[in-house]
Amino acid sequence: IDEIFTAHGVSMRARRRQRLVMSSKWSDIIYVVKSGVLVLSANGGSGRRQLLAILYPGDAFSMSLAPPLDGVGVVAMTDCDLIRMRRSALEDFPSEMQELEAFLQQRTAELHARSILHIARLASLSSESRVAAFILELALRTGQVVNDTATCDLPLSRSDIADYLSLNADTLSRIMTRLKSRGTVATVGRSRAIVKSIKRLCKEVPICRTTLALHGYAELDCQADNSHS
Amino acid sequence: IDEIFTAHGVSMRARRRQRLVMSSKWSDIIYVVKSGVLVLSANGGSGRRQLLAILYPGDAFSMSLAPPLDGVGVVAMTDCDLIRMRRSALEDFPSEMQELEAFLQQRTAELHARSILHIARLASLSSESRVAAFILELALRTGQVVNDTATCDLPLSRSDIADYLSLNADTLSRIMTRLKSRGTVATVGRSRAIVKSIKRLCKEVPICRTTLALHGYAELDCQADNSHS
DNA sequence: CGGAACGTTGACTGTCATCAATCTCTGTGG
DNA sequence: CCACAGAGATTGATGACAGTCAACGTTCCG
Repeated sequence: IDEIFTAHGVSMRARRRQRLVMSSKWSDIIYVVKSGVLVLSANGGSGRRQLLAILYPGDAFSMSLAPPLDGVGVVAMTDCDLIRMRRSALEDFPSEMQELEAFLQQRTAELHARSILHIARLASLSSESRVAAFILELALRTGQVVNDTATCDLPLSRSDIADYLSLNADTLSRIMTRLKSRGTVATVGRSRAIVKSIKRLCKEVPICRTTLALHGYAELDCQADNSHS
Repeated sequence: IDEIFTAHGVSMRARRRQRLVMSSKWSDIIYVVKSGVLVLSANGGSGRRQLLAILYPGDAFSMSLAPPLDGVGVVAMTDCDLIRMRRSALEDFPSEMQELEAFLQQRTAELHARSILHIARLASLSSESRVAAFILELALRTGQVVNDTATCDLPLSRSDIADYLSLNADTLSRIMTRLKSRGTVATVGRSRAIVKSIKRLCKEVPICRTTLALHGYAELDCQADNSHS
């Protein structure tokens, strides 16, 4: 599949905070993330910005995956390497087209599962657990995991994280302080987080087993999964 | 595409409250909704049930679309007609397989857009707007629309709706009372709703334009779209 | 060194969840 | 057809939690 993208697609870079032009008219265009972190962003009902989904390396997306909200678009949170490709570029290559369809179907299904998980987190977790779940996900996805500890960059600013978790930036700050004082996580500067103990962090997140499974750590046992009180 | 499903799939009925057996082991199996309403349900972190997505006629889903949450499954909210099919049944029919892949890709993308919209609603709308948005969606999808009014069944009980909108059933009841006293909606018995004026209802929902677009009323003008305060 | 963006903290306010009591449907059996 | 039981829905009183506003600290840039 990589060959298809190198043969028919175009490599491109996006700088931090750059917005990829994505109108629904361009739903033919597919992006594949090679490196970096991006977010799907839109203006919520209250005029406030909302971050709706996070895109990691390996993800593929097109505009047909996003609803026609006001101001929807994908924004790079770090410098990113991407591949851009028109679906219609494969019109004359049926076998490649089939392979692409199967690939997209699988990637879209994974994005959908992650969105559903995010709904479950927003709906059923306390603010504190939401923050813990976010850090856990980010550490597993983008961090260096060493035994039971992990270190990762925080590509999102505090208010970005707040907009993603449906919190107030002030409240988020308070929660971070609590997590830090409890020794579960630590921070270095503004944009780097250290997870002292992944297991301890998991104890803060009721549905951690699902997060682990969706981010490549299905085998990791989160022991006291407090899913049933 | 209908021919493919009739040729290779099996028709089945599901009764109200019936749970479709859906373990992640069966991710090969695809369901297509012909009539009725179903929900994707799981146990949230607090042991409380969460309704994560609503499935309408025309939707197609498989277990790979849902994260491995505790107790995930699809539950029929009304009597339903479905088609069940194994993806691998088309292994020896490449052209049908390609058509199926394209169909699934398109359906999955739509489900994803709806899930993202739901995230935006949960995150950025007040409880009252969430309820209004839910009724609007249901009325447009499943109701009879006559001019500016609509009538529809409420296939979900009050606590189901509350679990979907991340509200308390008590709070939901209060909100319904407020909407009724304002004359925006009325109810007949417990499970039937009448929307007096779709335009008036839209005024309660900041992101109504997106809801309209995703549920087949893109042309309907919701005038005072209060997206920017 | 200075300015600006970002982050933290405190006091106050509003909203929503909780609990408990009451009411109203709906289906069942007499 | 009516009475009854039980689930489901409504309503009120109360408290916890998170949002808002304002002030102050920090970090990062030139």
